[in-house]
Amino acid sequence: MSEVLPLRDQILEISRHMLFKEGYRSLSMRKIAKQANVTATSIYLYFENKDHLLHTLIEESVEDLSQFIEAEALPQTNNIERFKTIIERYVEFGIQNPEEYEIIYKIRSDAMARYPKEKFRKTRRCYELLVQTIMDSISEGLMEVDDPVVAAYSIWAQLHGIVSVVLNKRLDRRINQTKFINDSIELVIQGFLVQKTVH
Amino acid sequence: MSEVLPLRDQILEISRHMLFKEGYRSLSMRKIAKQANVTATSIYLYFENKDHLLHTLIEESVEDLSQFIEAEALPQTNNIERFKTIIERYVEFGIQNPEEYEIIYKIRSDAMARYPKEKFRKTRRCYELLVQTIMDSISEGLMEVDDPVVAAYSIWAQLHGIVSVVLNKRLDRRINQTKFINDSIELVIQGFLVQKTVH
DNA sequence: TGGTGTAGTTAACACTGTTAACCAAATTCG
DNA sequence: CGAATTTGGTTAACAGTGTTAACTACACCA
Repeated sequence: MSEVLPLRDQILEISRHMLFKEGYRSLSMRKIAKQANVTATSIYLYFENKDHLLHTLIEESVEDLSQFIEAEALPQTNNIERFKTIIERYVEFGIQNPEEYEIIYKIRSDAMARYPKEKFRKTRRCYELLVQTIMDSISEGLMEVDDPVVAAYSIWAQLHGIVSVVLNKRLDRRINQTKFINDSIELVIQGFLVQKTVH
Repeated sequence: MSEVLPLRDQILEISRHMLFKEGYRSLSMRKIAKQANVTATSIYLYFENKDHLLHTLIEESVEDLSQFIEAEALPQTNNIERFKTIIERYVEFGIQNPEEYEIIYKIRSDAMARYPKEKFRKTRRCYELLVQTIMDSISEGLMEVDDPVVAAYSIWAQLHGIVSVVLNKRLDRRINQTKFINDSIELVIQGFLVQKTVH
């Protein structure tokens, strides 16, 4: 009954799954091929080499993440709302799509060295969106940060920390997961909102 | 004139250097061995396998990082000072010891899956120190965070983001590096200090 | 009917981590 | 001193890796 996918898509699907289940080190062209009932060399008909295959996986995942965020972080909404939405959706995506999310960050450090620069630019669409949102918030006096670019980068890093601790199940058993997520998000957001201080 | 190191130390030194220069993917036992004028199998006299070699590298680097931080973050100093010091020293270490720092974080995601849990505990000494510092600051009313464990993790993630953007030279050319570092640190710290708000 | 892509194959190369078996020099011990 | 054992390495081999070159069937189209 299951619709037969074109080989190229099969390869991607199998790779993504194997990558998540068995890790990067034990991912081999031959294993992927066997799983697809095909020879290893056939993969080279669709991907220049292993790196390109991985890059494609990253690209796909980043694209999905971007769309997932952009679908809710609409430009017409209030700036602070948009800011919060971006943050919440980012974490939500990571938690709900562990396979895709892990590909973005686990392979990255390794494959990224050989990741072509022009493609890298493309992967930063939602990053740019965050920068823009922060800048808009600043000009409305809702935030006070010295450099939006720096701030945006810090936020990604922080969010990534939150998501990975959950995905890696490194959370202390005494901590409730959803509470951890919500509190952390709150912490990130609060750090950026302007609070009028008494001097 | 150069003092000849024991083979085990030579291997570690060579590995660290090759890892940094050529990346993880192209690090092979045979290459390391050749560089040390020895056969690949000799490495197995000192390390059970490649994973154990990498784990040793991680352990060494984490130990150095811990000591670097602990040397300045003395328990008798003021809590907020200690908090700031930990953060500053972390970033300083990363910037000044890129080879060691990259080993901690670049290999981690890959080798960490097979990293034994009891060793992992050991690598968290300075993490525990940060948690303790935050808890102390809270009980003095200097901070207000819901969960110090979560907060500490968020800080590490954020700091890692800062260090990596500098090390990977992904910094926009218009941004001055030291300004970026100082501003980012300030941003992280400010996010955690209590500001009396007017309601 | 013949030619040209298309989608796959087989065979091979140069490399990888790792193991088993071996060897020679140094050290320990009776 | 001489024998036994440990130390610090070697060579040869295995199974698995990414990748390339050369080949084969098959569909399509003139």
